Amino acid sequence: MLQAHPSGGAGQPNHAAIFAALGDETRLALVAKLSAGQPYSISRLTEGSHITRQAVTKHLRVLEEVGLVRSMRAGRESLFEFNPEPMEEVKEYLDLVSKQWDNALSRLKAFLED
Amino acid sequence: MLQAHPSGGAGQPNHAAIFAALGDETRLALVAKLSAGQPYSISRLTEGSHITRQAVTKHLRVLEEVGLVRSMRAGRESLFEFNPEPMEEVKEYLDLVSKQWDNALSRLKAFLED
DNA sequence: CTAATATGCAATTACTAAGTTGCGTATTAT
DNA sequence: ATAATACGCAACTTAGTAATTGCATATTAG
Repeated sequence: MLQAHPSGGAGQPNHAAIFAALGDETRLALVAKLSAGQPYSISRLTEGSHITRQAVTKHLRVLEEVGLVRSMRAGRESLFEFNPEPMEEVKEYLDLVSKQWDNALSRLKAFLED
Repeated sequence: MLQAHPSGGAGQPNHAAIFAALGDETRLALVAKLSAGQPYSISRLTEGSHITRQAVTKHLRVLEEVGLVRSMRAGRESLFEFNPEPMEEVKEYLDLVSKQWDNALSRLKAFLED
């Protein structure tokens, strides 16, 4: 059977945690904005949002914990940039699940044609 | 900018909701089991689990709400089967994000080489 | 028919997450 | 130096989620 990764320290892919981080409209919007390439400060990311800076900050920390974004201090502001690795990680996982499903269908088809 | 889908009724892909449904170890395990092809009853899915049947039922309902599984009643048992469409949906979305990121890097590279 | 199996519904508990507010501190601009 | 900007920390409220328990109902097996 397809087995979920045991969850682990940094670098080890915790698929569920990554999905959970993406499972929020606000965070999904942040990822979309940051994946455009440019790093943004927290204030910048809060602009045009209906929620407070603190709320945005919390969401960014969630994204950072699973590695979807990285942050660096630049003077008085803290810049966030997108990091693609966790996303590739879950894409591979979803491909595995899809592949398992396709194989199952193929076997069923072969069985029925026999 | 990459814009999240406005969230909508059935069929309309609510990416965040699908990610949220996948963002739980238990549900991820259920999806993995069901993607092997065979439909399972709730009791069957509860077997070998540390949580109760009711808990499993609730997780299945969450998965069903975003369309990742479908259920049908068969006599006294209710069978759940995997449905790949929402998964394909989010895979496409992740590809879009990845592509946006890659394009951004390409532009940066081109700019630096100029 | 009766017992065992499989499920559904409802109430409850404990925990987590989203969001806010207030306040303090560091950094930059005038 | 002072004011404005950008941020971090902590307490708190509210709402949602995971999971349990108890009980009722439908279905199948003996």
